[in-house]
Amino acid sequence: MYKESVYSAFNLLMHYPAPSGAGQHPQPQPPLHKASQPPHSVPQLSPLYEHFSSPHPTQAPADISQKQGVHRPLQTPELSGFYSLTSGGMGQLPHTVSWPSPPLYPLSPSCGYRQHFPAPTAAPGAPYPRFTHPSLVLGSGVPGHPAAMPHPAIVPSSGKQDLQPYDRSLKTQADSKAEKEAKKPTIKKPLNAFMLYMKEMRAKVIAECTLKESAAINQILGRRWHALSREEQAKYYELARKERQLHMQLYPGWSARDNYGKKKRRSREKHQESTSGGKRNAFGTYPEKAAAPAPFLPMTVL
DNA sequence: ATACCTTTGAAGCCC
DNA sequence: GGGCTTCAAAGGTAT
Repeated sequence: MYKESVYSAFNLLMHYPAPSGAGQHPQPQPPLHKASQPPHSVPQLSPLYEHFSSPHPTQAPADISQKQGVHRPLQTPELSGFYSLTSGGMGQLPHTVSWPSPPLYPLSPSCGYRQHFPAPTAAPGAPYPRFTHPSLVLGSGVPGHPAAMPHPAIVPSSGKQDLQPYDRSLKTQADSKAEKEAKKPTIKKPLNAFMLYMKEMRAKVIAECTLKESAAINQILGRRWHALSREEQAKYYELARKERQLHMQLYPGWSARDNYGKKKRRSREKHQESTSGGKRNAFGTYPEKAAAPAPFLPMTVL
């Protein structure tokens, strides 16, 4: 089922408009060094989130992956719209051959999927109800602020159920310490520009494309992200910058390192396969990582 | 119950 | 400094 949905996403990707300026305007942000940028004041953030809106809650039609007779490729190709074939065995440098993927399905207006299943039922053009991005709402997590509430970066750790008193007596000091550690709320990393974009657009994509699986949705969002204009992306880079700034002010001693190793990996080797050296392509092999597009100076609002 | 998948970007680590 | 790794979100799927 999972793979089926990935195939669906593949179909969508095949027809989503190629990035207009792909490779021309990535927006690497200069790192926000703690030493160079001491927290002086809490940024005025609330207006920044005015633009966040959530999509109309549509009833999703039957999952497109369940449709019969839809030919699907073996694997999700790279977002570039190219198939890649990588060869090379142990001790060999991979040799990657890429060629344009054939258009398998006709385009649809929004997602590029074939129109042989129901389109989203929401009235087209219906205004999306606005909401304020929960992260960074002014006062959020700021002690003493009237609207003070836990910053979304803080999440209770998923500690196991409390032991009964009898069991507690059996615990060693080390156990107790470990438990205390586990109960400490985890401070999450601040969201980067793309994460903020995903958070905003996810529901819209779900409504438009009638997908549910996040992996498939994220592929679409990744492509759309590249299709955004420089100015549109800059908006999210700026939000992310503010997010990092606020995060730094709220948790001065926090480091991303604090959360390292908190996610247990089932098979480290397998994970490495999928993160370094590229993702599996349509043939289940690992193509070379696409060259990073040329950087550009992000619009900075100071 | 929890890791995996999938995306990009930021940050940490190692050489 | 460059390259690799980890983790942020999300929710269906796999283990």
